[in-house]
Amino acid sequence: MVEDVHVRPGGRSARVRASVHRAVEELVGAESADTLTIPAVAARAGVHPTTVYRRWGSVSQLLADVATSRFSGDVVVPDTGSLAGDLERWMGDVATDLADPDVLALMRATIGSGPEGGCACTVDRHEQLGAIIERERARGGAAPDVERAVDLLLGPLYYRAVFSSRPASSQWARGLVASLLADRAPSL
Amino acid sequence: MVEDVHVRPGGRSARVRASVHRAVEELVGAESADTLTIPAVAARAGVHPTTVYRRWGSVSQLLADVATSRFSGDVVVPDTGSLAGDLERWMGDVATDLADPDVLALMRATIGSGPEGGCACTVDRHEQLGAIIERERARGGAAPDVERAVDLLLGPLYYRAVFSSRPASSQWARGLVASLLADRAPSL
DNA sequence: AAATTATCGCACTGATCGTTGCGTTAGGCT
DNA sequence: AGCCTAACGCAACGATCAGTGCGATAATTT
Repeated sequence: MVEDVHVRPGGRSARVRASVHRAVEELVGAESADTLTIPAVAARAGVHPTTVYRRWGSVSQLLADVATSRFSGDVVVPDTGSLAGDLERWMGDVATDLADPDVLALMRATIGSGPEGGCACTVDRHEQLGAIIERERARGGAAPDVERAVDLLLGPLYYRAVFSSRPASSQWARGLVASLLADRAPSL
Repeated sequence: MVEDVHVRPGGRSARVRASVHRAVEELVGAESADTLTIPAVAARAGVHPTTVYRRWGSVSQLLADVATSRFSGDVVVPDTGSLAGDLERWMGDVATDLADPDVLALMRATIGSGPEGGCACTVDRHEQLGAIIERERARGGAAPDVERAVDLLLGPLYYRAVFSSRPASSQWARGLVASLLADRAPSL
């Protein structure tokens, strides 16, 4: 237990972190996966490699940190008045995000960095989806369970993003909502 | 055009390729992604690093080759007499394959190696699914189109494999077939 | 069986990675 | 404003990666 150690996350530390994160996002989008190294990130961020080694330890840990930061944030879920409207709006936004080549590059690099890589990319999306479904329930409406919604909405969307060479359109993504809402198969 | 160059894929070349592929599969399953390097693979395979550099060039290209080889093969699709039966059997097999930690590790490494990494992992599954659907059509039955089947069957399955820390059960995977066959939403 | 030459291994070299000790800078507390 | 010390940078070093020229092995053809 190191509760008497006082970290200093302000000022220079915060600037270092921001520039390192930006450097990672720029490098994964611009170059081959093989070239993402700590010295390359440090050079691009304008900091010393030792600083990056000491702070993050390895490319895997750095990518997990960047992905967690990039793929999360304040939950801004739409409120159109209906579950279908909310989900369609949200799916369109997620699809637009996943159509960005730089976002996809960061995601691939993070997945490749280890077993927890994929989770780091989607944890926030699960929370957002849960919030949408919770709101519909609060409105008194019937809503599928979150797990089923993740499977039938995020499943096909992220599959196309990672496993195919053609990104999904927002229109196609919104169309998945109809499948989910029509889904009557037992959820195992 | 190098049509007068005669490659020699037999004997020692074939043995080198097999041992390098096996080394890659063993290493991605046992160690961190950062440690998959050409010298490490060569040492494990019992060949010289130069051989691997000259044959495959980079870790990315090596992974693509290994994944394409590992995730493809003769299409053995089940024939239970009904589309539901065929799909349930096939989905159970795919889920069992994806529950293997070593398979998942190879898949993550291949995804992380570049934009075509994901495709290398699933191209054969698409062909198998197409064959199942084509057979149902040949039987005179109605079948969903392949794209929709990929979205609603492989989408959730591969999503869980890559983006969650809990692997899908064969039973759950088979349950997706009911969703697909009940799907009446317009396919965009 | 012999010839041709693709493929592999060895030795070597330059480049890069990854870590450590220690001094400098500056965040946060009093 | 001053103090304490976390965080950063620098220099150095050992380890490893990545690539090349050339000889050895062996796949394939004749």
